[in-house]
Amino acid sequence: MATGQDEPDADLATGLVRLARLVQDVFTRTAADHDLTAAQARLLCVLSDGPRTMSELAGVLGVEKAAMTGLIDRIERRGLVQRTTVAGDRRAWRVRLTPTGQKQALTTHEGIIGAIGLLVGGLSQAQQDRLRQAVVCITQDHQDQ
Amino acid sequence: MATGQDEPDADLATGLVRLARLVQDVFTRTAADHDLTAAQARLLCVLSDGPRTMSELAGVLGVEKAAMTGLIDRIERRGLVQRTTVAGDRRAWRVRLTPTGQKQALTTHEGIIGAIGLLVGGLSQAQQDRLRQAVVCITQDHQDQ
DNA sequence: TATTGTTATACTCTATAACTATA
DNA sequence: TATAGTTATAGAGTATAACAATA
Repeated sequence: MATGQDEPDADLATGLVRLARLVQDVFTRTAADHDLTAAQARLLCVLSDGPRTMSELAGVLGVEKAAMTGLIDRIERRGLVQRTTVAGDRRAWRVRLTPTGQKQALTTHEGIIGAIGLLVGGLSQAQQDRLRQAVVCITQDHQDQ
Repeated sequence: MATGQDEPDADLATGLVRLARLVQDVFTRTAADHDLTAAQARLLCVLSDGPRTMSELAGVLGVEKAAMTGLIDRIERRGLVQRTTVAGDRRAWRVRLTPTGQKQALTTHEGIIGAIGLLVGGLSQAQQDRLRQAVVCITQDHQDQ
């Protein structure tokens, strides 16, 4: 009761926390259906837009460089990405999807988008449009943080 | 581009994934400001509504019993919750917030709701109302899964 | 027999600090 | 000196499997 969790029309902030968990759970479960952790699915999604260096990935994903090393080590061991050299900087690595990784990224992405889409299937088209607009407003106003 | 991440008016499912991450990041960061992990903040929030047995907590939080043992061990060591016996069933434990834990739960909850509230501050009141309605529809249609 | 909870084990994810190699 | 990345270490969170105590 201190959290207002019982009221069906709880405040917006509480609703957003619940929605975020619901979406995150669907994301994680669908990724698992494709033999990926949530962190791995996010990584493959970023790499779908093109190769990135370790530092770039750490920046985009919001984790430390050292955490990236482990993340890439594990997913590279499975053959989904590979480290390639960077011309002109022998310290750096460029990480790219392998052909297998590209297929995996695509099917996992489709699975996740499809599963999330089911969540909003009960809303009318007009409601979905308004929701989309609101979501765009919020995420654009607070890019990354 | 395969993910449509560049379009400002990306599809609703993609927007929801982004929103969920934004909300989750704010949740995690605010919990950390209060010296709690996200899992611990969630736990305290559930316990704000009253004591629960280990099995109940595992069910509500969607984790295995064995994971609950560790989660409760760590937070009990910090004095925020305590295990008490259950009259009539000597196998079971009832977990409750300590007075310290109650204060911690309250201030953390206020901090999180406040921080999430800032995310929607840019929307008009009418937009917020419509968003709240949509969020309630989605989360009620898919309680827990 | 079924249920409640713990222990043992293993893995992923993450952080911090110290380090190497290169710029 | 500064940057890119790795290694070492530690801890949280999670799962599975085996187990003890009790119902």
